[in-house]
Amino acid sequence: MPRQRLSNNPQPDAKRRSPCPVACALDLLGDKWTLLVVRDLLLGRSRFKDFASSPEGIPSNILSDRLERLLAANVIRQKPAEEGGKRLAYELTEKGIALRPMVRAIRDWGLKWEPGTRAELQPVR
Amino acid sequence: MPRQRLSNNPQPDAKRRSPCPVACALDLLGDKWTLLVVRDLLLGRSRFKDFASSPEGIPSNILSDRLERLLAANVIRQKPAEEGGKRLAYELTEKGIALRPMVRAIRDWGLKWEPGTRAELQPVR
DNA sequence: GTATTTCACTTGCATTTTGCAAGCATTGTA
DNA sequence: TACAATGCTTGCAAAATGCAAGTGAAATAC
Repeated sequence: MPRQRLSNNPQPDAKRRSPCPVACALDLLGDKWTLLVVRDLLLGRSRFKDFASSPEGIPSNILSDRLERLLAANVIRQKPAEEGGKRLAYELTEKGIALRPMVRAIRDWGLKWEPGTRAELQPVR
Repeated sequence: MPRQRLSNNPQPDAKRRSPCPVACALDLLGDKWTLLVVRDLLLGRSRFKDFASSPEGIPSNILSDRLERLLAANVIRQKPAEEGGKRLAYELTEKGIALRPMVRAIRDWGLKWEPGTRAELQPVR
């Protein structure tokens, strides 16, 4: 049997705090790490080691957990890292790509109001 | 002495995880509750009881903590709840009002991708 | 003026999440 | 075949969260 990778078992929607779209989005994305992974994906990074080596230093167990949750929510999917290779990489789904305006809004606010921040070498397109 | 209210002592910028504006914004806003308070403020709510009675049911100790952090970050400020009254309310500063595009982006994503969500009676203008 | 209720919190404590370090089985490379 | 890199998992201490129950000042009712 091939080694088990992070599973993608979409769960039925967990109980929501409210029908508010903001609250609902925050149930998935509202923490210190998840949107940094999305940021990395938007910047073109795709592999576990890439996310793990971002300057913020996400712990590997947290990264595993967040990838699992993003898979379950269909924000990302797995793909082979290279043609023919067996290693896996991650990419944004349409639902994930749709997060770009959100990440851009966060980036723009940070740039304007948090002194000393600067945009990535690769801007979030 | 008047009773002590939540203090507004802006701290020198804590150590940052990275100079990335997204990471920096998430250090302040990246959790399940903070942006819901901002949402309520954008919807015109201004008092502790208003935030506490939103449908998500934020625990009062968490609400206290989040108001304190937003005060310290100059995202909100205190004002008297009514003319002449001694009770306090909260309002967004310019820095806080600048969060509107971010909250709107989150709301729009939630509306589009999380089935069953619906916008507030009072839309986020 | 006094009693009562509301408001804006605080406190204590159990539960959950986070963070760090170490370990480990595959996969790729020399 | 050895060795290193990758993509995780595990164990555990520390921090954050969530719930319930206070608490004292301010507003309201009587």
